[in-house]
Amino acid sequence: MIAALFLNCRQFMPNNNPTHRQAVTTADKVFQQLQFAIVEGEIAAGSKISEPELAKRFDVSRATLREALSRLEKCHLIVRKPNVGARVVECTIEGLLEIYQVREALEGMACRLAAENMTKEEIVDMQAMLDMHAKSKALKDGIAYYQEEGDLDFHYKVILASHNQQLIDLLCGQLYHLVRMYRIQFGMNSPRATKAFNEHANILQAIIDGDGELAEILMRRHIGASRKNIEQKIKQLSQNAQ
Amino acid sequence: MIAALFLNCRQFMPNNNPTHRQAVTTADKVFQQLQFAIVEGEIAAGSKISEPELAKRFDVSRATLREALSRLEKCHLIVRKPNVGARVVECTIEGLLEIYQVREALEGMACRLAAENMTKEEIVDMQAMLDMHAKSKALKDGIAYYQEEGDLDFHYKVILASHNQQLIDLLCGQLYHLVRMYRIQFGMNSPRATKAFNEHANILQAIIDGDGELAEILMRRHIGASRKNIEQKIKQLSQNAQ
DNA sequence: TTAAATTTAATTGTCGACACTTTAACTATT
DNA sequence: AATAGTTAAAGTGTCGACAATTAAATTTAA
Repeated sequence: MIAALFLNCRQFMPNNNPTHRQAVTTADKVFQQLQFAIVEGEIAAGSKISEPELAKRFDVSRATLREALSRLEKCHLIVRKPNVGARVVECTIEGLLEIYQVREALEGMACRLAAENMTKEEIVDMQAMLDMHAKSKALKDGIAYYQEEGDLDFHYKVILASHNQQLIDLLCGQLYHLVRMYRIQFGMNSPRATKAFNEHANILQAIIDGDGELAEILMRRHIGASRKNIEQKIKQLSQNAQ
Repeated sequence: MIAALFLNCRQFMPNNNPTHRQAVTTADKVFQQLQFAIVEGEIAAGSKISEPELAKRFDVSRATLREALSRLEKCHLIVRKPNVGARVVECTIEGLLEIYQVREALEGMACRLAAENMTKEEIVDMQAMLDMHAKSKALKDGIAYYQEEGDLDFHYKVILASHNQQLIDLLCGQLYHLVRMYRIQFGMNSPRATKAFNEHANILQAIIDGDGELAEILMRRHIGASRKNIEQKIKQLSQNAQ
C-alpha cells in the first residue's frame, strides 16, 4: 500500500495534473519524458540542448522533437534563442523568489475564488483528503515525502476549485513544473510537514465559510511562509559550504 | 505629430512590448502577422484555422506555419486539439472576467514589487509619462483612444518596474494580447478616461512612497473598477439588443 | 605570441512529401 | 426514410533533406 504510494508519487504531479492530457501524439510522449528528465535533473540545469542528439536518442525526427521543445519552452523549462538553440533553465535563488511571488498572487486569488465558487462535492472531497493527511502523519517513514505530495495535492484542488480556466492553465499547466524542478534540485522535499497541515486546515475552513477575503490572506501567508522556509534552508546550505 | 502618434498606436503594444523581440526568423513574422490579425478580428474569433490555407496565404511551408501556431497557442489566442486542428479563441463574458481576475492578482503583486524595487530613473520616466497624459487630456480629438494606449503604457511600466521576469513574461508576453483582443472585439476602447488618470496618479504616488501594500491595493481596485466598467457596458449592450 | 580574418564544421530554420487520423459523402440495409 | 456501415476526401502528424546561420578551427598578418 505504502510502497505503491511511493511508486506513484514519483510521477504524482504529471499524472494528477488536471491540465495534463493523455499523450496521444509521439511529440506528447517526447515532451513528457523530457519534462520529467529536466525536472528530475537527469538533464542538467543550464545545459545546452542538441536537437540532433536528442532526436536520435528518442528515435524521432527533428520536427517532432522541436514540437516537444516548443512545449517545454511554454512552461519555462527551457529557453530558446533564434539561430542559436535551447538551454535548460537555470535554478537561481532569484528565480525561486520570483516564482513564489507569482504563486502568492495567483494562488491567493484562486483561494478567494474557491471560497466563492466551490461546490459541495469539492468540499467533501477536500475534507476527505485532509483527513487522510491527518492519519498519515502517524506514519514513521516517508512522512516528509508524503506531506510534500500532499501539499501539492491540496494546492491543486484549491486551484481547480477556483473554476477559473486561466488560473488553472497558468498554475497547473506551466508554473508547477518549475516549482517541482526547484524543489527537487535544491533538495527541498520536506517543507514544514506539521505546520503546513494546520495551515491547510485553516484555509479550508475559510473556504467552507465562504470567506474569500480571509481565504486569500491565509493562502498568501501559507505560501509566503513556505518561501521563507526554503530561503532559510538555502542560506544554511551556503553557510555550510563556506 | 498627433497623426504619427495614431499611426504608431495601432500597433502600439506589440512594438512597445518589452518581451517582444525583433522578428528575425520567418516564423516570427508569420506569428506577428497572425497575432495582429486575430487580435484585430480580421480572423474571426472562434473560426477554424486551416494549416494548408494559411501556409499558402503567407507563402511558407506548413512547418513554419506550425511554429507560428505554436506561439499563438502559448498566448492563448488559439486552442489546438490533437489530430483535429486549431481554432481561434472565443471571446466570452466569462473569459473576460477570468482574465481580469488574473490581472488583478498579478498586476497587484507587480505594483507591490515596483514600490519596493523601482529605480529613480524609472520613477522619473513614469512621472514624465503621466505629465504627458495630463496635458493630452486637453486635446479634443482622440482623447479616448490615446487614454486607452496611455493606460496600457502605464501598466506596462509598472510591470517592468517589478523587476520580476516571471511576472513580466506572463503579463506582457502572453496575457496582454488577449486583453487587447477582448477590448477591441467588444469595442471597449475608451474606458473611464479621466478617472483612470487620477487612479494612475495615486498609484504612482504610493510607489514613490515605497508603500508596497497600498500600491497593491490601489492597483487591484483600479483593475477591478475597469472590469466593472466593462461588465456594465456589456450589460447595456445586451439590453439594447433585446 | 597575439589578434584578426578566412575557412570549415556543426547546428538551426525551412521545405516538400508521405503516413495516419478524422471528417464528410456515399452506399446499403432495415 | 432513417440508420448503420463503407468509402473517399481533407487535414494533421511525422519524416528526411536542403538552405541559412552560427560557432569552431585554421590560417594569415602584425
